[in-house]
Amino acid sequence: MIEARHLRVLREVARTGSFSAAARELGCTQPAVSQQMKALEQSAGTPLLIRTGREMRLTQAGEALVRHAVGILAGLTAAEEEVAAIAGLRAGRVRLVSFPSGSSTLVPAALAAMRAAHPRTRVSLDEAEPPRSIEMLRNGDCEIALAFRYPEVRAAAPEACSDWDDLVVRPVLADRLVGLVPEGHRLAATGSAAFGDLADEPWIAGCPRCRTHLVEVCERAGFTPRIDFATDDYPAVIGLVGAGLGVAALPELTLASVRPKGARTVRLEPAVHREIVALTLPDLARVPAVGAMLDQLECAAAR
Amino acid sequence: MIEARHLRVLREVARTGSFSAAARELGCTQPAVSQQMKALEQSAGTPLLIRTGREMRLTQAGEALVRHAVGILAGLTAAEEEVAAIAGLRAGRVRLVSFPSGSSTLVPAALAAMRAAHPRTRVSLDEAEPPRSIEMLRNGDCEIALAFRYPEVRAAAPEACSDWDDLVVRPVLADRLVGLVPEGHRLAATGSAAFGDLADEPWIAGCPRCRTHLVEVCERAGFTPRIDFATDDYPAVIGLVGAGLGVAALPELTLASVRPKGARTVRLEPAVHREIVALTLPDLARVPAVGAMLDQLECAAAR
DNA sequence: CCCTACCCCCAAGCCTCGCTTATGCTGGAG
DNA sequence: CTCCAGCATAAGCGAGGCTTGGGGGTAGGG
Repeated sequence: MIEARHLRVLREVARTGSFSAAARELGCTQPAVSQQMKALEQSAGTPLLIRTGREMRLTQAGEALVRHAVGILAGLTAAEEEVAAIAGLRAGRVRLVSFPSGSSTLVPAALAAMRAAHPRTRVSLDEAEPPRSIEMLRNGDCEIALAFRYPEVRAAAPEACSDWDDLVVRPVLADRLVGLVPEGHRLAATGSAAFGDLADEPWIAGCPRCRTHLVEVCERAGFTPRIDFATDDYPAVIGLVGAGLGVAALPELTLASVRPKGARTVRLEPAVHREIVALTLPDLARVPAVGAMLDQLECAAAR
Repeated sequence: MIEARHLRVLREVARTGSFSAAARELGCTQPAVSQQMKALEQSAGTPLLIRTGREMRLTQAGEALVRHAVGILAGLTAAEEEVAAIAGLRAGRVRLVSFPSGSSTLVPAALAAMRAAHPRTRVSLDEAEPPRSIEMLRNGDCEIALAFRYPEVRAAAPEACSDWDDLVVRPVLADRLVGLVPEGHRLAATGSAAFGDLADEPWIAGCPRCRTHLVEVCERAGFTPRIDFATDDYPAVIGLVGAGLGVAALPELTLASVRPKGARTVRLEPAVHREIVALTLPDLARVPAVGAMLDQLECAAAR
């Protein structure tokens, strides 16, 4: 088995025409070069160098080996450079999958910051809800899945999130829920309310997991919400509230980029949060570009 | 520094999708594979493999490395094969330089035998007299120099051959000298003669070194030859003898492929030989094709 | 539901390999 | 003729790799 290290030395010996000179170039001692060349000739099965007192010449086999060595070593350094570029964030691609409402403010800010910090990296974005995004993560279709969870639900039913325990879960943002009531509602002017204050209102719920969470929180407040409408689409929720059809509890982030028409937000007490987390595989978390993107997500959320 | 051994393992892991399977393919244990991959990731500076419980996947850096590994390993095996072909006498070129009269019978026979034994090897032939052929050998212009020497001259003046002492000298043939006398000469019928019998004849000498030898041998026999003609060209010597201009002492080999016209050969006593030797450099002697050609020369001389 | 088989990681021990230092030898230059 | 540069060799040491043995986790089958 010919070793790349031997080829590197052979090429240097051929170039300089001397073991000592090659050793100096390679930063080692002359006997090291001598031994490597002996080992290479051993594994080649034929002499590669002709030791004539004056200069070091190549045999035909030596010439053949040097000829191949050029290409092999070039390929090797190309490989090292490409890997070093990925490791040094001068290249690399991260595929990010986010839940729909996360893509609006958090992800764009993080993407912009990532581009500013590491312009040569590429980040692609897809949208998928958590069960699907986790599957994509496990299937190798993405490196980071942005998802959310509700601490209250996790405490009440730990098995619902049990499929995350072999993932790296990076908390990104605690997204506080705010109440949304129609304009003119009795609570619209107060600016603050407890969940119990809305016990008799018709509710408009979000996605299935949000709905489960809403029920859980309301039951902790002592009532079971009457849910008249449920939709995955947050703008639709806002529209329904604005039409006076009920009240809702929405994460602040969903309201960051829109101005609800015909509805007012009220502070909800006690504070309840939707926890936005970035998920990845343990091995992927150690990939520089993935780690950098996680940092950027965390950083973007801090603002 | 990425090592070829690591790339080989990585490629196998990528192909089989498992450390254990790769270990079986490579004929080692699974921890060995595991350790090599850890070392490779260490030197790469980024994870290369994603350990998902079920299967082993590549990161982007891993994919890049495998992509390069294909070419690198292909180049490596190509290099190994080419060297192995040279070592295994399935390829290789030998440049042979012979003195002019050696090319007539010995060399053609050896070349034919070499082609028969190792058809894929190539032997080229050039002609040069010993001082020049030795220089070519030292300059790297040939691998084997066929030359001759006279033991009597070597004993009398060792410094004349002192520039061969760092060469490999392979005796090929002891080429006995025969006398050549004109037809009708008083010794032509006897078939045998001592040097002293020709003390009073005019002599025709060959090349300078042959001439020196002739003088040396004749002086040992008690006389100094009267040399009327000297020429490097053996056919010319034969012609001169045939014309009755003198006698000569010629190596048998020079008469092997010609029939002297107007001259007769006589056995010379005591036996005197021109020693034909093949010269090469110590390192070159270990090159298989060179060694084989030396063997073929020796073999051809035995017939 | 348990059990088995498979696969990976980890730790320890051993061994081999490669490097360095030191020394000897040879050839060429001043 | 002496000095210097270069290669080879031997000894010693340190590192690295491979193996064995054991543990944990997961998927598939009884």
